Amino acid sequence: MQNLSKNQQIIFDLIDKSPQPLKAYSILFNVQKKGIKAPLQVYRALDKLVEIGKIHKIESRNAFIACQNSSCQISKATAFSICENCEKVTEINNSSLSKYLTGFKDKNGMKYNKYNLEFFGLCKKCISKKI
Amino acid sequence: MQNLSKNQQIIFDLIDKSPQPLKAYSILFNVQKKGIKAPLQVYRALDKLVEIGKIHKIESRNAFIACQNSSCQISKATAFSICENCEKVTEINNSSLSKYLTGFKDKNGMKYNKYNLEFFGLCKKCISKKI
DNA sequence: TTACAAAATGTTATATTATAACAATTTAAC
DNA sequence: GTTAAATTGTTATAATATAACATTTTGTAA
Repeated sequence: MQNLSKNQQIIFDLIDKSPQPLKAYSILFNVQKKGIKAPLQVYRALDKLVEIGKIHKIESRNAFIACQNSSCQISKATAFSICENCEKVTEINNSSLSKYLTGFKDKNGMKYNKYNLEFFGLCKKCISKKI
Repeated sequence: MQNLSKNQQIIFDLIDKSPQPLKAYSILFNVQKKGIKAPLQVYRALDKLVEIGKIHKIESRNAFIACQNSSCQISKATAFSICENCEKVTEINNSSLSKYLTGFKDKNGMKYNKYNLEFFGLCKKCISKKI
């Protein structure tokens, strides 16, 4: 795999070290000191990073998280758990789940080549805090 | 279940008779002749309709589709197939899938109360057109 | 049948998310 | 070294969504 460009690397590093997903304009704000001044510079890097599977977009949150899989393949089968209280997001890496979904065929005859699954609920911490 | 309010009914009817998901500002444009003039009026009705399960939001498209289940329960377990060529969206109503996902537990200890799944691919028509 | 609370509406302004269009520069492959 | 592809830089603007506040309608219970 090719190396990341300068902007891509800056933005990936920021996302990768963040404990929670980051939004595009929050990324922009955080990288302005590094010379990335315009939204498009951020969105272009994000697009590329998503394309090559280094990050994923959490669609329900319009936010981006680094891929947790060591392999970091192209993002064709993604699943996340999202805490509705603290907004913690975790990538689910479960082979039973991914086998089930990759092999899933509905009666509509569509050929699927990609899926994205988002689970919502309360994480352990928030459950124990009885929030 | 309570009846829909005037704005909610206007907007639901529009979405319900649309063959594809509608975006908020396209809805706004279409209901202006009925006196709904502001984005907020649309978004408030959409929020309510989603809340009571009459419509679903297709997160990856920022668009809204009427619930295909006759029951129209609260939207806690939704799955859709999306054609990446023609953008046709179909709600998947498959009890094996919903059982599997509703019962799914990951090692992270989270308690899920909701999920949303989006499959991407090519629909029958677009496959046969070899697009 | 009034009074009260909850829900819905109307309206203006603004925040947030994302892309168009065009020019210049850098990188990689030959 | 030349060239094509990718990346960057920049301005402007499109598309999606919410804040804040005032008013009206609806449901419900005294």
